[in-house]
Amino acid sequence: MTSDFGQFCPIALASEVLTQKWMLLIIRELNAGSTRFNDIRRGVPRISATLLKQRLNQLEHAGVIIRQPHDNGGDDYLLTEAGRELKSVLAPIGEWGQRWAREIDDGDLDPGWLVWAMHRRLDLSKMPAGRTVLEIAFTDAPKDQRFFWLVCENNNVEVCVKPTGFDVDLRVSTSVRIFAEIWRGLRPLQPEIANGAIRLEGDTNLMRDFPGWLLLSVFAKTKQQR
Amino acid sequence: MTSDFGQFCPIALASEVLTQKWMLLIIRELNAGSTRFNDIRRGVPRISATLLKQRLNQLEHAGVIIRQPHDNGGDDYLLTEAGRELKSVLAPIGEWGQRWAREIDDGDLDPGWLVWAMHRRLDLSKMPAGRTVLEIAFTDAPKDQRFFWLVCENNNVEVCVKPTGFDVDLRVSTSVRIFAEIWRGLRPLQPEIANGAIRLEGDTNLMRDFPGWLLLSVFAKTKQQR
DNA sequence: CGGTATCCCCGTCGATACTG
DNA sequence: CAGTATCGACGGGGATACCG
Repeated sequence: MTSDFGQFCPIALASEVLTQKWMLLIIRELNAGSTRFNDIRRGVPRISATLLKQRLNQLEHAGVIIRQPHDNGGDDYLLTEAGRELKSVLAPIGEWGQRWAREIDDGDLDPGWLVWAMHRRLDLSKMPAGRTVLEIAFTDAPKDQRFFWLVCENNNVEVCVKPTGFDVDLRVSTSVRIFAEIWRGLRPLQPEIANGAIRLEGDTNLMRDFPGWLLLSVFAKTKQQR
Repeated sequence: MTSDFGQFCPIALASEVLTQKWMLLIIRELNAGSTRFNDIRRGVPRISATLLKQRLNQLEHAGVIIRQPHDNGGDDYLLTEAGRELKSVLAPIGEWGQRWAREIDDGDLDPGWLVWAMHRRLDLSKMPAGRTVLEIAFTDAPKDQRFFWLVCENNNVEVCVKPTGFDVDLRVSTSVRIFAEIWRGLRPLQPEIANGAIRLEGDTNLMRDFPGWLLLSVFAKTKQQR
């Protein structure tokens, strides 16, 4: 799709790049900090490798990113100034989506994506110093997507899909749907802990401070309108 | 394309609607004031009737517009609050396009579209009272797109592709490329009048005030960066 | 004017397998 | 890990004709 709208309106020209399938989500990942091929994929899990590479090439061609060879093979994909300025495009789109977009259905509830989103929204400054290991257990997810682990240390959070070998400091058990609705800001967190829809087990301080360091979606504070 | 990105991120949900082909341009037209099927088409001339209708249906389904039966047949397509809020999405996309999008080529230089864009960007308060008829002559356009007429009166501007029957008050002759570059804010207007790249003939006051009432693109003041 | 109906092509994309 | 190559299916959408 999408090229040659036959007009030189800046919105049309920008659309040639931005409205390609998956493009905004890739740009969102880049602006969230991902630079590596497979990191981007974790934020956009349903895209194929072929297509992601093609989109990255288009972004490079459009001057949104540059490639930089990486030691361990592959490239780093780094935003240019033009790419960083796309934050000002993503923000209002997300706000609008939060206010007006359709309700979500079960097909949108990807547990892995939710954990990947979480890993960028933990306030490490409000967590204990040193290493903290979280286990997320989605009670209603298929077996291979039921458990995830977040290893937090040194201003860095790693997402694992297998046990880490470290002791778990806090286990969070919940259904994907409930947690997603909290994540989106559609329901408050505290009552769901109180009524047991979210179960916390482990370190007492971590449990107590959980609502403090779990930052939720960037758009959680924007009120839904429909 | 575009549905089911498999995640409930608001940017993904908004993308399902907004990144459909032609969609942003249709929304731009609606937000510029068009409500009728063929008015929208004049702002998006390369879209087929079938596809435009399909997109309008999708916008209605997404709650961006509502349809209202019109006396002369067809419907008025009216923005909802959700639709009006998309202004906040269009603006940064246009700004980004103006700053960073590719250079335009000859295929983007649609004279009819340029005149249609112009008709929304005339400051009638700076034009004489009563009716003013402008003739635009694109010296380098194919015969059937060489002449256009703008009939300005009563806070309303009409675009015609055939002589109007009224006397012409001001004739503007220029190449599409030059006028497009001025329109986009890439070069100043006055020198091009002085050096004859834009030729004005007709009412002396209209000629003198031309740079005052020709408002140019909404994004003309945003400086290109590439 | 404001659409619908139909046909059909070509490009997009997913899936799978393979490589350095 | 970070891709590339190939292939085939599907469906988006252009073109054209028609209609109330």
